[in-house]
Parts: sequence; C-alpha cells; structure tokens
Amino acid sequence: MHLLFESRSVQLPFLLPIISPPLPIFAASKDVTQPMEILIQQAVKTACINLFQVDIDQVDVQPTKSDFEGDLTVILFPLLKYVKKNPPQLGEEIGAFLVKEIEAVEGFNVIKGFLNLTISDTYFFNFFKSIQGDKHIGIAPIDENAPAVMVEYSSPNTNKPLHLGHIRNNLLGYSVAEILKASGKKVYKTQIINDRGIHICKSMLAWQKFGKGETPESSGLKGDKLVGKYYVLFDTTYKSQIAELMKNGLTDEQAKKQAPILLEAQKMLQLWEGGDPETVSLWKMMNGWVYKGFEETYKNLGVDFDTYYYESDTYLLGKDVVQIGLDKGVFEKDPDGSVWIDLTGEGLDRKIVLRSDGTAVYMTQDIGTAIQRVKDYPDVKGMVYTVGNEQDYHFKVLFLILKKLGFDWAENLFHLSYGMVDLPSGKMKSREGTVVDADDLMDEMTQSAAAITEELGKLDDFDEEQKQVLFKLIGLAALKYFILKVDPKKRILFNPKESIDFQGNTGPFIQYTYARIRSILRKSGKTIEATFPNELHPREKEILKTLRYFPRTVQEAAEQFNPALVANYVYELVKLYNSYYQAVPILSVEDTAVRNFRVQLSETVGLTIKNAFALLGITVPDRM
RNA sequence: GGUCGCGUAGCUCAGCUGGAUAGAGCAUCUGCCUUCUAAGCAGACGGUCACAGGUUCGAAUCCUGUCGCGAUCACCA
Repeated sequence: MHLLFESRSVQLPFLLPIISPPLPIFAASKDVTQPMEILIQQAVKTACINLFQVDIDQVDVQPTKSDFEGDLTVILFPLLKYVKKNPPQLGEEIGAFLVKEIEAVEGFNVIKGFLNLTISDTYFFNFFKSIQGDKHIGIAPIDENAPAVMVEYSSPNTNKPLHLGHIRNNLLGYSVAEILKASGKKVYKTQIINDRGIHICKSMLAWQKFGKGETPESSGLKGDKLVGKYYVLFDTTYKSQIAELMKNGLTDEQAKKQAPILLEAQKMLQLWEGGDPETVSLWKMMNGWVYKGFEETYKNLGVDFDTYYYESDTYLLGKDVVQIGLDKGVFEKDPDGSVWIDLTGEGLDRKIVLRSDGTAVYMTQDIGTAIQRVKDYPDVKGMVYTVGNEQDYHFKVLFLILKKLGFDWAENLFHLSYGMVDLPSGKMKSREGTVVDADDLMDEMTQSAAAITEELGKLDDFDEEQKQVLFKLIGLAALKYFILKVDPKKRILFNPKESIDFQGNTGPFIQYTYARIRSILRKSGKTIEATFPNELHPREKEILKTLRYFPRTVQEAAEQFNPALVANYVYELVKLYNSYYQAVPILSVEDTAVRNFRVQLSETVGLTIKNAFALLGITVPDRM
C-alpha cells in the first residue's frame, strides 16, 4: 500500500503527457542538452536582477535558426514587459552580461527581438568527448525497480491473416515499447488475442463442411491463410444462402438471420461455450495453425511479445469486478438485470458493462483483463493500448471506469490511437479483396529492394544468402519508415500502385548513410584516441548541435508515444551528415588530428542512426 | 444530429508547449561520379498554412464559428 502511494506522489513518473513537468526530467538518461540551456536561462535571470532589478520568471532559449549567425537564441520580447527598453538595447546589455558570465558564450548579435549567442567550439568539443563512441547513445539504462509499463499491440482475430492495418499497429506498438525502454522504463509487450466468438466459429464451420481435412501441411498454405480461406468461404456461402432465401420471399433482414449456415455457426458457438470436446479440439487445432502463421509474420516483421493474453481465458474475467462496482455504487443495475455505468456527468453516455443474461460484453472483458495483468505483473503501473482510433470512445470509457473503481494505475493508461491505413478507394475490405496482406507486402518490398540493389550492382561479392538478408533488411526499412514517419493519429493513404520510395526521406536513404559511414570506418584503420582539431568546420558544428538533441528527442517521443519524432530526428541528422560527407574530405585529410576527429564524428553519427533506427525496429546494414 | 480526430506546395509529409523570410521528400527542370558507396550532393520551380472572426507586440501553432474528410454513437468485438 505504502508503495502505491509513493509511486503516485512521485509525479506519475510515466505516461500522460499532460502531467509532464515543464522541464522534462531526464530521469536516468544522460542529459546533454539541458545544462547549457538552463545555465543561459539562469544567467539571463541574474542579468535582469543585476542590471534592471526585475525578477523574470520564464526565459525562452531555443536553437538559432540556421539562416542567422549564432547557436542559441534568447527571445527578448517577453522581457519587454518587465524592462522598459527597446529590444536591441536590452539584447546588447544581456548579451554582454552572458559573454562575461558564461565561459562557453563567446559572442552575440541582436536582430530585432532575438539575442543570438555563439557558443564556443570548446563547448562542442567537450560535448563530443562525452558521447563519442558511446554505443548506448540516447538510450537510458532501464531502472528495474521503477514502475513498469505494459504495452499492448497487435491483438488480432484468429480467423484471418494479418494485413497492412496490423502492420501499422505492430510497428507502432513495438516502436513505442522500445522508445519507452530507451527512456528508462521497464516494459512488457503483450497482446490480447481474439480467439473466440462467432467469427472464429464461422471459419471452423466452413472448414468442417468443405475442408475435406485440408491442413497447412497438405495444402502448403500458411496456417493463418488457410483458416482465412475458410472464413471467406463461409461468407460467400452465407451470401448465396441469403440470396436464395430472399428469392423465396424473405426480407433482407430475415434472410440474414435465418441463413442455415449462420444458424449452424451459432450452434457451434454454443457447443464451444459448453465445452463440447469435439468442437474444442477443432478450435484448438485451427487456432494452432493460425498462431504458427502469425508467429512467422511477427518474426518477419521483427516484432515480439513478452506475454500473451487470450480472450478465451479472459472473457469471463471482470464479472466479479462488476459486483464490486455495484457495491461501490459505480455501476447501477437495471430491472432486467443488466448492469450499466452512467457517465452522463462526464459528458459521455450510459454504457453497458454486463448483459441482462449475466454474460460479459467487450467492456467487461477489458476491465477484467487490465486487472488481471496487474495481478500477473505487480510492478506494472501503467498501460498503453495500441488500438485504432475507431475505438477512441471505448477506451475513454474503459479508463474512466477503471479510475472510478479506484485503481491507482488507472491514472496511467494511454490509448495509443492511430489512424486507419486507407487505400485510394477507401477502406480496405476483405469482402472486396482489397486487403493488403502483411506477408505479401513484406515480400513485395523485399523484391523491390532486390531489384534496385541488383541494378546498382555494388554487391558482387555477396553470396545468395547474404543478399537475401540484405534485401529483406532494406525492403522492410522502406516499409517501416514509410509508416512510422507519419504522426500516429493521422490516417495513412497507401496506394498499392505506387511503390514505396527508396529515395529521399526514406528508410533506405538513412540506411545508405549508415553504410557509407561503416565504409569509412573500415578504411580508416585503427581509431586513435580522441584528439580534436583547432576549430570546427561549420557543418561539424551543425552535426554536433543536432546530436545534442537526440536524448531529448527520445524522451519526447516517449512522453508523447510518438515514434515519428525519432524518425524525423534521424532524417534531419542524416541530411546534415550527407551534406558534410559531400563537402568535407574525411579520410584524405593530412592532419591526423582532424582526420581522427572526422572519423570519430562519423562513427558517432553512425551509432546514433543505429540506435534511433533500433527504436523504430529497423536494422542498419554495414554495406548496401 | 451529438462527440472525437484530421485539413500546410501537384502528391506524401515535417513544423503546432505562439516567435525571425512556413521546411523536407516525390514529381518537373539545371549542374556534380580519374577523392571516402551518385539509394548521394548542390540548385531552380512550386504556398491566400481549408475559410472567417478573435486573443497577442507577434498566430500555421491558442480560442470561437463555418466548410470538407474520417471515425464513433449496439445487451457486436
């Protein structure tokens, strides 16, 4: 109990960006950004007290825009409220003060209301020394004793294969989990598998009727594809039966309810719920096929899970909680026996939590599962649900209910709500055959990567196996980056006719930069201990300035559950490096101090790319 | 209809805790491979930040309204 209170009073160490403190606390991560900014902020405050006898509460320090001279900029406008001076004059006085007081500030200029400060090369050298060659750059060590987060993603149905929508879900969930880890949190990845219900019975029934004992082995089909095939078969049979019934004079609605195959499926569900051995064993067999197929897809996609939850285990959970909720007065019972929660006070509706026949609904199950998870993993003090935005309302209600029931961890629930992946024609529809299959798409991406790579012909010394590994690496990078660079809450348009790019702001572009860096490192020979040239090339300074922001970017991505921030960051860094690579010789420089510095700078950029991409679930190649 | 989200260059997206002339990539056009991988670099072209008000010294960013697109409002999951 004591622990619970403590973890709550410690400012909710994770989740919910709303409560994050004004200056993010970089818990365990090595913070390389803040000290300089804070130093300047404080010095500006001191300057205002010493020079003008006013106490300023907030000072805005930000990176100087690249078109202007300087590295960090103090915005003077807000100070004008307190100090009655014109901005240039104020800037001159504060600027002079900062140069005098802070060693690293070696110059300044004032343009309009902006005080641009030039930070010394020495400062950047020292910064570089602190990160140079660090394999864990940007990655905070995980605090095993701190509260853990459970990240749920994927959560498939076991009646059809995974598609492009699942890919977005999986990539987001995996990446957010990795980003949370990198921000120092302990994370469990999980999913809830919808392995029961009428939809599962549909494919079971169709297989029973038409399957003639077909198995993945006998057909050569991947298990999930095989089961999916029978789900579709059910649907076509169902439709033709409806048409038949309507010909005989039934209305559309009647026909839909009376189609014999549907009645059979419903009967099968009852048998399953009654524990009929034959039905259960059929269910087990077919689900087994599906899981094997899913595992293959997950493996190819490069995502993994620490623990699994199955709806068949959890669908009865939550019923006893309903009783507790009734006792507490959180829920109310209608005369027919159904149980509800009234959220009209919160601007929402009345929502059912238990049917009148006493059976559980979706909500009941999710309440139970959440509680079960905390029971199973007592260090879990927060959860992230990676589920499409069509379920925004459901999660709003779920979180409210859990809060009202009084669970402390209910304060730290987050619905990672993402937009749908749509086709130019609109939603993907399995009935219309417009679903983009996950396995097929990954194959196509690999093939595209192969075609492009072979055409460039740089890898003649690779054997077939090495090539295949590389093609997949590149193809998947293109796919993953394409999806993850977009803000999760926006919907994505996927045009199957236009292939995903391999040039410009893409995964392969970033991989390519990494491969170039690796090539330099291979050719550079032994790296000598860090030595520094007398002065920095302007582009080197730009790169170092950007490198400073990596840990902060990871932290922000964790606070906002947004991998796109990491993707966009690494793209910026890579663009800068490519420009540098083009403009500045590295290996052919005579001065060994300069040469070594440039090699080491390249190495550190490479490590940053590698770590950033790892957070996105993308692997980088040594050559391509 | 109520609620929620989105609307930035021809296309795909950054930028949104208010700050300087709104940035990239793709596409189109110009240059650059006898120096480290041209999946690259340098440049040109391209914008009433959906529209209208408001707050502010300052608005793509915050507020209100309108329009457009999407989602959601089940004793389905």
